Amino acid sequence: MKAHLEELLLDSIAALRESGELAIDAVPGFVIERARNPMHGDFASNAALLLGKAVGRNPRAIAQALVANIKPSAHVTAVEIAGPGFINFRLDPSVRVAALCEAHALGGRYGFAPANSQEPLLVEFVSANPNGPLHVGHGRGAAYGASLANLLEAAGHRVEREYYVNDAGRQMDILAVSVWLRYLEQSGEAVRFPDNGYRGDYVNDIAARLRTAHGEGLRVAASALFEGVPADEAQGGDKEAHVDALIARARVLLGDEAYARLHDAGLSECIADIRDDLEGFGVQMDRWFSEKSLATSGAIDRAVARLREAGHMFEDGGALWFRATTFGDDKDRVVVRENGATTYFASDIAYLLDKLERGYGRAIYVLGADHHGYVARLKAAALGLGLDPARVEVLLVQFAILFENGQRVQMSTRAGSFVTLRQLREDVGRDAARCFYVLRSHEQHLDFDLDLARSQSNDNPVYYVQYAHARICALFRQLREKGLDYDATRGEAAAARLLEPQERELLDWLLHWPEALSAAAQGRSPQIVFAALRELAASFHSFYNAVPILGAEDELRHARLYLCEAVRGPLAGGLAMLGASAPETM
RNA sequence: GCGCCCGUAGCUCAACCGGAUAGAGCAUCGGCCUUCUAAGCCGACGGUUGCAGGUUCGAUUCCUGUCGGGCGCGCCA
Repeated sequence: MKAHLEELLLDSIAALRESGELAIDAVPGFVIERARNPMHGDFASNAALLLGKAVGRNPRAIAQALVANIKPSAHVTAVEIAGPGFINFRLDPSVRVAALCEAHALGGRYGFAPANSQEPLLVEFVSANPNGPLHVGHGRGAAYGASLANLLEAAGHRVEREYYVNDAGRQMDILAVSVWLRYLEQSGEAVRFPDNGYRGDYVNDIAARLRTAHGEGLRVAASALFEGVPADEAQGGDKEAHVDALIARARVLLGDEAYARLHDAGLSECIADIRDDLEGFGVQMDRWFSEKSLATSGAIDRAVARLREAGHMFEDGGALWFRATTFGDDKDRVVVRENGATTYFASDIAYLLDKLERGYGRAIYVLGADHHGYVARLKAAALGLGLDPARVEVLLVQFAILFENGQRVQMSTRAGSFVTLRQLREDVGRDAARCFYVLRSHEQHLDFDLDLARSQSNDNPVYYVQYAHARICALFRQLREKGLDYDATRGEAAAARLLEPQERELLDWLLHWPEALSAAAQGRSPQIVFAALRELAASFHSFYNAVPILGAEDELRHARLYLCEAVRGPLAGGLAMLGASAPETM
């Protein structure tokens, strides 16, 4: 509908330009917006105001000229000028009826763009280091990324969901050593656990399974293990040096092959756990992309060579640098260290190149807000590689803070006492967890109220929406029980009788649903979907309380039930998009 | 020190590339269940949009400064 009105205005502007009444070089980017005040009709545009500014003439006069040149449309009954020069449109009632029928016909897919009508996108999200279970901090990225991917799919993009597995770094070696030390403890060796090690219970679990699989095969004497290892932090030394020495000792004592087994056991168990956790959260990845594979496949070498050929690399202090400052980054970045090892950033460049060469229009990165320093670096890398930086889209998700009894819930990762995503899910349930995470804009700090998420009451917005859906389902159960009849064809035929204010409002929300979805997709804002769901549900609850449905006389009953069926679709579709269920009873 | 994000009702947040009277929920107060699920509905109260300037027909929105909060600035990953 917005597009139709925009076309009407653009045609009118074109006519005025042709006749010479309007001398402008370019048409300003005016908006068509839903009128907030019913007095202003259904839609309003500021086109005349902007044109007035562009040519330095009275906006109201321009509005008059515009209105005079607007072609008649079957969908518009009135075009009015108001205030400083707003153009207000009133829609023909048939427009609402048409939206109603479309919603009824399309159900949960109402408002969706045709599949694959837009450029393909890659959405990378979560990508937490696989060295332990996901915690509540990762939950927001997971919920946001998953909902966003669904939303973009609804907007007509082909979307692939990808998890970047950091399987190459030192963190993984620390995990391997942590597992090994727990394994040795369980074998009866007296070992001292490093200050920098991973202390969570899951480390013990992995160690126990390792013992089941390998028996005593990975055991060494504690005395041999600590030979030549410098003091740990608690012993007055340096914890990083201590753990690095332990990693080196483990390699020597176990040999490369056994060490690799240990390393892979930690990695694969953590990934399996994360995958399982995400599935329970309603998040399915299409691909788990290994960081290590970038080195083994030669992707890093290729990316570095490409930057070098383009003249963006230089050597300094024995290291190889990317001249990121050429492209707006605030400092140059090391790519290959003095010792020959590539940096994390080298992997990032190779991964970026790989993504964009795979044929996606854009690579979307969902990252924690603490990664904002990355943005300039990634864009610079894209430019250095000769790629359009607009194809790199970074969405930063601000932190979520858990609140319980009005108090902030403290989390400390090292101590292993953090709240895991799994615990949260079991506590408040998947539906509430998924929705609460995307209740606010991703760029807004989020206070996650555990008590509210748990509460099965009127103040829980998720239940509020689900309740509307359940009520509709209950109506159709009651219909059968009471032996009343309902026929969609008769309902559609009687749709023009839906004239109560609550009915009109409900029709309004159906009319606006597709716009809400496209606005949400465009703004990468699943919270807009939730807000629209809440409006739709509120509108339904009002309607439900205001008028009898099953008790109405025949034709009206058919019409109202038809309306209920049409509303059920977007409710279910919107909830599904956000990863929540649409229950038939509550 | 430099950079990014955020300051809107008592609380948590909206406000559609600058638009008409800044809106919801919670909390508080008052109504509505012998009839379709009260996990619901209807109403009231509540504002110097942190502060000071600027840009213009118009600013919560854009610019400058300032105060307050969060985060980031390694040849770490």
